[in-house]
Parts: sequence; C-alpha cells; structure tokens
Amino acid sequence: MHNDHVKPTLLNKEPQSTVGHSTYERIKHDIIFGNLAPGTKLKLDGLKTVYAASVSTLRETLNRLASDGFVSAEEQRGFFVTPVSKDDLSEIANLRILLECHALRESVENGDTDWEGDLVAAHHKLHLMERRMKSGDETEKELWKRYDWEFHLALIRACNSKNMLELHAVLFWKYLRYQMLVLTYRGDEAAQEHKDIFDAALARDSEAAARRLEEHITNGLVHTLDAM
Amino acid sequence: MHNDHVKPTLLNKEPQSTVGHSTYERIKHDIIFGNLAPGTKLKLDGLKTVYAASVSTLRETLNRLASDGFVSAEEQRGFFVTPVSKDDLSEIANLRILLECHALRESVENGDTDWEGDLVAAHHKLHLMERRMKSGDETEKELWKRYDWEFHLALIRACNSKNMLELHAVLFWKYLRYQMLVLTYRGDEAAQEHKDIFDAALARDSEAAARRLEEHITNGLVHTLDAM
DNA sequence: ATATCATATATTTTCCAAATTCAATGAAAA
DNA sequence: TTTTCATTGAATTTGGAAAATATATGATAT
Repeated sequence: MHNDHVKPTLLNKEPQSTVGHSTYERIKHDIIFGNLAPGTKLKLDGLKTVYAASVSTLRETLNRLASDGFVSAEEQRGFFVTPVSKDDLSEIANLRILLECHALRESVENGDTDWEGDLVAAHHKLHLMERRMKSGDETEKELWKRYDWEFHLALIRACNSKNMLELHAVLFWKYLRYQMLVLTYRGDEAAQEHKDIFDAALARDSEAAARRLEEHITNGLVHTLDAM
Repeated sequence: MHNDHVKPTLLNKEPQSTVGHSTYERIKHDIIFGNLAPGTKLKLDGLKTVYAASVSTLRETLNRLASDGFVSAEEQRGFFVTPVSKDDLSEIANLRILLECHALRESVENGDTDWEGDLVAAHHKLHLMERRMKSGDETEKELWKRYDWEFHLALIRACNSKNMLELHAVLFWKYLRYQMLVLTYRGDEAAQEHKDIFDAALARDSEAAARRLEEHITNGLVHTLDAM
C-alpha cells in the first residue's frame, strides 16, 4: 500500500469516474465475463435502460469497444458483441505467445529490485487464491482471474515498452473471454506452470521462463479449444 | 479491377460513408500526415467548424482514435493529439519487427498463387513509384506511402491471422506518422531493401525474407531517430 | 407459390442545448 | 509578496429529440 496519506485534493486524479468511463468498464466486463453473449445485438434503446446512460454516451462507449475488438460495428446497422470462433481463439493465443514471451525475456533481463518485489507479491497473492480454488471454493472466479492477470502483468512489466503492455492487455482480456466462455478450468496444472515460470523469472533465466510461458499458454489454448 | 459489373444495389455495401466514418478517416489522416501536430489540443468547438460535424459525432471519432492510440484522452479535460517521442518511436519499430517478421515467415510459407500474384503487382506499383520519386518528383508522397503500405501488407497477407493484420495495420500507421514528421527520406536504400525482401519472399526463403525485413525496419528507425 | 413493390415500424445516426466540470482572473487575508 | 478563496468564462460531458436509414409487413402482380 503506497498511496495512503496523500492530500485528498492534490493527487486524487483518477476516481473522477464519468458516466462514459464507468459504462465502458461495465460493458467490457459484461462481454468478457459472458453476461453479454457473443453475437448479441447491442440495441441502443435496450442498453439505455440497462446501463442508465444516454445514446451519445453509449455510442462513445461502443465505438471504443469496437476499436478494441470486443464489439463489432456495422455501418448503419448497429453494434454486436464480437462473435467467437476457434480460429479467432487460436490467433489470439498465438499473438499472446509472440508478444508476451518477447516481453518476458526483456523484462527478466532488465527488471530491477522493485520489479522482483512486485512479482513476488503478485505470485504470492495468486498462489493463495489458487489454493482456495483447489479446495473447492469457486465463488470468486473473477478475483482469481484478476490475480492471474496481475501476475502475468508483473512478469512483463519491466519490458520497457508502454506500447507492448497496452497491446498485451487487450490480448489478455480477449483470451480471458474464451476461458470464461467454456467454464471449465484446469486449476492445478496452471498453478504449477505459474510456479515454474515464476521460478525461472526470479532465477533470471529468461529463455527458460519464455519457454515455460509458451507452454503455459499453449496448454491453456488446447484445453479451451477442446472445451468449445 | 475485379468488381466492375456488379449490381449496384446488391454488393455495394461499403461506400455508405456516414459522417462519423469519414471524419474518423479525415482526422486520422490529418494526424498521421502532420496536419494536426503532436500535442495539439483538440477542442470540440474548433473541430466542429473544421470537420463540419457535431460534438457527439466528433466525440465518437475521438474515442475511437483514442483506443487506437492516435489521440490521448484525459478524463474531463478533453482530447489531444498523442505526443511523439524517440522512446515511443523505438517501441513501435520494435513491435513492428516482432509482429511483421513473424507474419512474414508464416505468409511466405503458406502463401498460395493468388498471394504471389498480388505481391508481384504490389511490388511493381511500388517500384514504379520509387523511380518517379528518385527522379525528383516528390509531389505525391502520400500516394507513394500508400503503395509502400500496400506492399508491406501484401507480404504478410497470407499469414492467416486477421488479428495479426489488424494489429500490424495500427503499428504501421503509427510508424508512418514519425516518417512524415521528419520530412527526410531515404528513397534509394529503401527501394533496394524492398526489392531484396521481395526476391526472398518469391523464392520462398522465409528466414532470409524476415532477416531482410528486420534490417529494413531497423534502418528506417535509425534514419528517423537521427532526423528527430 | 414466388417475386416485387409500397407502406409502416424500428433502429441508427446526427445535431443541439442543458448540466457539469475545469481553468483563469482578480480580490481579500496572512 | 504569497496564499487562499470566490467569481467568471470556457470546455467537456450528458441527455434527448429530429433526421436518415434499415427492417418488417402486407398487398399486388407474375
């Protein structure tokens, strides 16, 4: 916890949640976690009542999501939740491998002490959560996936490329939608793979870390494809 | 010319240019080609008169461009043309190398006869243009860059990944903005490099093609960095 | 029956104006 | 002089209503 005793008026720049920003987050969340099924027509009137926002605000939101790829926009025919397909999933997984493994190598080679500290913390939190999941407590899948995300982010954070991190984030969440879609998990194996990657990263063995990360993603891909 | 004698009402789905779509293209173009300088504040009232569109339409456009990364949006403080920096340029170039070289290898290994044909055509058009540029005719830089783009796209088009092509397109245009910014060109060397890549691709030597492409992008990066 | 066309309904696209928030200016107090 | 506070003006954000377009329905003709 860094930012505790800050002057409330000076450094608090983020929580100014506008309607636009919060509906963006909400719709994105609903797409990723399956509340809005792939292919669903997103009629403005309907969304207006559900998300309590005006047409203008909703159109801004949907346009942003369309650029991200979570929503498909057809000129003069409205917006749809982007459909899913095995091909699309494979493409996303392969791009994730390409980008995330490269970023991981860079990160492992450049990461400083702060990076190591954050990584240890992230893995610890994920590890605790994975043990809870293992003992049958599946009530907090979303929290689990947040820790999963924060771990993978911590791994590559020291890659020194803002552009890389932005691209990777979009890929990660697109990939997550597929995981959420099939509703079948491989907690144990994934947990072990996380540990293996973590160990290699701390040992500063960038090649081993990248190799294990590629396996990790590939295994997840196969698992998800099988379940589709 | 493929689509000549088509029933005008049936297959003509694209040219339904809405105001939103065309202002998106225009503003994006103006950012890439420098008519809107990096850092410029994009005030809605101002844009309204220039682009002849309403505030709502403009906000949709700017939100899309913000997701693409051409515009920076600060909550409750409006929109700006995304600033430039040497670091950002390096990041973009490195990402382009990572993605485009990978896509090229895939494409060279999978491309069919149609791909080869399109590639030959694209290179021929680019080559003609490069000769015109060499002889001092710098009147049509934009057309030249379009052919450049179409050549690079033709190279990787057979990579079998829609997601890859979309990501690559954004990177290419971001990279192009920097080239346009410095206004100094290295026509001759680039032309030779294009030819070398082209030859390797046609010879189905994916590794050589990828190696030459990486050099091509690296050389361009160094050249642009020097000019900044 | 099938196809074609006109009408009516639904939906998207666009514009405008009210509401909110930020930035600049200047006055009053320390 | 410096800081603080209130006021004014400018810009963004939001909502809602008019215009343009697409979809559905039904009638007419082939």
